[in-house]
Amino acid sequence: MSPTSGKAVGGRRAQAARNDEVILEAARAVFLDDPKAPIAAVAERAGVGISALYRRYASKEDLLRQLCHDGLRRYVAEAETALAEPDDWTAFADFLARVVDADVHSLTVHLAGTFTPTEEMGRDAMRAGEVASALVDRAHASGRLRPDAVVHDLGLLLEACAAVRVPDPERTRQLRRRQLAVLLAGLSSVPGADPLPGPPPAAGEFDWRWRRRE
Amino acid sequence: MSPTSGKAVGGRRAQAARNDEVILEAARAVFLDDPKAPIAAVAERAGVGISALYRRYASKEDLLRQLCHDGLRRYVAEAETALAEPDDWTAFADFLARVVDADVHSLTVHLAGTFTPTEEMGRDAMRAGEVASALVDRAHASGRLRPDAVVHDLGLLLEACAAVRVPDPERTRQLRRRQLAVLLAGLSSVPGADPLPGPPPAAGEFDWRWRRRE
DNA sequence: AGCAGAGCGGAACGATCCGTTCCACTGTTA
DNA sequence: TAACAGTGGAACGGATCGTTCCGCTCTGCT
Repeated sequence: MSPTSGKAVGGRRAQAARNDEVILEAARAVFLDDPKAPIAAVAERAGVGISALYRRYASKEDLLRQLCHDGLRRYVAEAETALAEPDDWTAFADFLARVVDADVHSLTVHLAGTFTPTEEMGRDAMRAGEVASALVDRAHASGRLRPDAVVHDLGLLLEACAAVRVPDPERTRQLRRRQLAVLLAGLSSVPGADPLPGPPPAAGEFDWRWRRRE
Repeated sequence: MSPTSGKAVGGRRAQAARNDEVILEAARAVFLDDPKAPIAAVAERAGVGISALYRRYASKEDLLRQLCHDGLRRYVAEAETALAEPDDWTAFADFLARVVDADVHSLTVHLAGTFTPTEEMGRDAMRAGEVASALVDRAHASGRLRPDAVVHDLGLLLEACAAVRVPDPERTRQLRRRQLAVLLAGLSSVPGADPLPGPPPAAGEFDWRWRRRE
């Protein structure tokens, strides 16, 4: 904890270690704002040169993959946290709120197709599907989730919230929360409500972004 | 109506007239799918050469402006049609369904910033705001729209539906209808429901895409 | 019949843009 | 003080894309 523990704080090593964080944070901010942003934009935002980036990541694709994988892990982590919440509906709603706030969807889905995924990502994605299903099952069990809602409606919901975007990040968060509130109200059980139309979203329908461009 | 009225159907003039339509349709399809698509993609989709495009539009910006303006006019036209519907809530819901089906939002908002708007577009945009307000007012009057919903919530709603996109257009339409159903359910009056959070979306908050890039 | 030109296809051009490499420089560490 | 990890940023090469231009075709008119 002491600031003088280890090597000097102002030292080259420490600076490099700090840059690790700064660069990742800058990359997250930049690619969240524009998934096709040039790498130079990340360097500029981080206040470092391009070399500092290429020392850490072999290529742009590498950086994007890392970012996306982090987002995926965050998703799973939030879901597991939610599973610990005793109230079924609260677990469901709070999970969505946290995932929307963290903009996990932009980190994962919107970055898809820009890199070839690793096997570990495939496993994590599968795990993500499992925990999401568990949360939806519990929400159904609580009786507060309308019976015709399915797991993959979450994909639509997250896409809808991620689509809300204004220049100011804090305002974006507020508007997304509002959008989420409307969607959750719409997904709540109401006796005698019309059923949701159309074949519900199915398993493979949102994977198309991941398929390799030809 | 007779196929031999005017000049020959197979004539050069007729072919050119037909190309007008084909090109516009192709442009709509292509830019709907990818707002940043190259102009060559439009020509390819239309099955014509690039010259056929440049004979009709002075530049890409011109074509985009035309497309966007068409979308705006469509929006106003659908709204005016809806105003003729006697039932307040049906007018509101059907209007949204038609606008979502036509993907008007992708034609207008998503193309913004790629061209400098004309004054006439400004006037049409204002008109669009007016008719939308009228529809929302009537929906409020019907008592079926939750009291804390405001006109600019429509912006969020349309953005949410436009964000749903899968490779197959017909399936996209189905999923958007489902999304719209959830959102409309969420915007319906339910006695004792929690109020929507945060400051509601306001007038100028979605105009930022239109502001000139510096 | 014959010609002027509208309409067109698509190669070529020039302007960006962007990922990546490379080299000179700096402060640190041993 | 010598070696070097870490860095900034110019420069390179490839790709993309809007636009222009030239040669061809076929029509509509005389």
